[in-house]
Parts: sequence; C-alpha cells; structure tokens
Amino acid sequence: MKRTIFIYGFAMAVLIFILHYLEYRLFVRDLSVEFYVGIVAVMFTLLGVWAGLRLTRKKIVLVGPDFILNENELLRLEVSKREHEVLQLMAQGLSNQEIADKLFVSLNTIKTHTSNLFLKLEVKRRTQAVQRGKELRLIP
Amino acid sequence: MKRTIFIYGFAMAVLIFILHYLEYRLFVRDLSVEFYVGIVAVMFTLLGVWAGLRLTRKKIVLVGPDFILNENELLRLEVSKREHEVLQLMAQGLSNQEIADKLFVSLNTIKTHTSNLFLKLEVKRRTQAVQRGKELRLIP
DNA sequence: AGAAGAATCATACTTTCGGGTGAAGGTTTT
DNA sequence: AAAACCTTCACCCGAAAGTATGATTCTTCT
Repeated sequence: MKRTIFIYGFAMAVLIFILHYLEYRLFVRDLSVEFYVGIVAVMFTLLGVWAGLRLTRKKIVLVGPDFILNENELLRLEVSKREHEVLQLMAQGLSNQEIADKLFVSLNTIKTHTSNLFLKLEVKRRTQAVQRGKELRLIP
Repeated sequence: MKRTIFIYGFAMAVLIFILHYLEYRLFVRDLSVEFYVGIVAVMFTLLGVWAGLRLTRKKIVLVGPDFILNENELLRLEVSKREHEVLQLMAQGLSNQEIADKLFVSLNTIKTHTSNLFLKLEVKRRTQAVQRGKELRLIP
C-alpha cells in the first residue's frame, strides 16, 4: 500500500519533469497546452488503471481469511461436535485412517461418523461433504 | 465496453474544455502550466481507476464470482486441458464414473487423468487435489 | 434413576479410488 | 518422417471409502 502510493507519486513527479524537459528543451513552446494536457491525461489514465487494479487486488486477498462458523446450520442439521471435527479433518484431505489416528479412535468409528455426516449433509461422497460444508459455512 | 470507451472519451473532452474555460475566463493565465498538468493528472488518474475497475469487473463476472484462473500454474505444472476439466468436475464432488459419463469417455480414461493429475499436483487423494487446485487458483 | 443422545467399536459386504503397466490413435513440433 | 505429447482405453490388484446392523460405554437432561 505504502509502496503503491510512493511509486505513484514518484511516477507523477517524473512525468511532470519529463513534460517540462520536452517543453523547454525540444519544442520550445511550439506546441499548445492541449498537447501537454493530452499526454498527461493518457499517461495518468494508464497509471490510474494500474493503481486501481493494485488496490482492488489487495482487497480480494484480504477477503480470503475470514470465516464465521454458522452454528445455526450445525444445530439445524443436528451435526454433533465430533462429526464436525471429522468434517474439518476431512476437508484437509485426510483419509479416514489418518483422521482416526489424529483423534485416537478406531477407523470404524470414523467410518460411522462420516456415514452419519453424509446422511445429515445429504451427500454421498466426502468431496461433496466438504463442498457442502463450505457452502453452509460449517468449515472455512 | 463501447459505452465505457464512449463515456471515457466524452469525459476527456469535457475536462479539457473545463480547463480551457478556467484558464481563459477566471485565472487569466495567472497560474503556471504545472497547476493545470496537476489537475489533469489527478482527474485522469481517477478516471483511469474507474475505467480499469469497469473493464476488469466485467472480465471477472464472465468467469464467475471473483475467480481468476492462474494459467501460469497450469503451464508450470504441465496440467493439460482435459486434466483441468477433470479437476473441475472432481471439485464438484463427482465420482470418476460420473465424470466419465459427463465427458462421454470411459471410466478408465478418467482414472488415468486423475492419476496423472495427482502426480502433477503432488497429492494422494482427490480431496487434496481439490484443495491444492483452489490454492493454486486452478479452479474457483 | 432412567431415557436420550453421543461416542465408541465391531463385523461383513459392496463400491469407489488409486497405482502400475501397456498400448493405440491423434496432434503438434522438430 | 520422427519425436513428443495428449487422449483414449484396458486389465489387474490392493487400499480406501461407504453401507448396514448391532452393541457397549458415557454423558446429559429430565
């Protein structure tokens, strides 16, 4: 942000200097004011486009990490804490076995959780569960 | 698009006219050229920002809700079009069989694509592939 | 205390995934 | 034309995922 402003101001100064240089050294006031105004307009239009894209791109990046858990959906769908926990790990691309190891429970337990989860989320596969979980803001 | 260009050109003309008006009617050449150049610079910067946002917003809308495909990554990882296509459908939670049906090819073909995809994305499961694909902005 | 819900685990079975290998046809590049 | 690459498909096999059913333990709420 600060860099953008700095670069922008610097470019502004350089352009004005160049214009003066052209005006006094080469053309010796042969050209009208409209000419310079035109050049300045075009150049700063381009600068404006560039700066605008800069700023908005950063906004998009900032939008990224902000997640608010939708507890209403958790309650409505009757998703238990443990199932929610499993869903989170599932969304990280872990296999059932890895989830089981991470939660210190049996593989069968995780299978039960995932099955119940799929019923509650009305999906058939874990990829869909992850999708749905993100849609409903159950996971980031 | 045409409207944008038209509006932009019109605004350009209006601004130049206003400047001339100010120059000859009010200030009577009391102010230096730098002053006018400054005003023009600021104004066209704003116009540039506006125009830039216009144009890019339209591009984004065409693709979807603020998603810009990262073609560099596709090239870098050597992901083919077909593999990219499969990745998209995979991200929608479809099974290999469903993807095969949707693309009118054999299940084995999809398996080959997914296998190669996993190698290129350096993952082991489809859930991870989807994750990675989103990270790298290969899919929305 | 007893009912309800959750978490846990098991067993058995089916389906889907994923790895490995090989190969044929097509396009692009050299 | 030959090489390189993409796309397509096949077969095999093991691992992982998912379904169904039933059972035990534990907390929690009434």
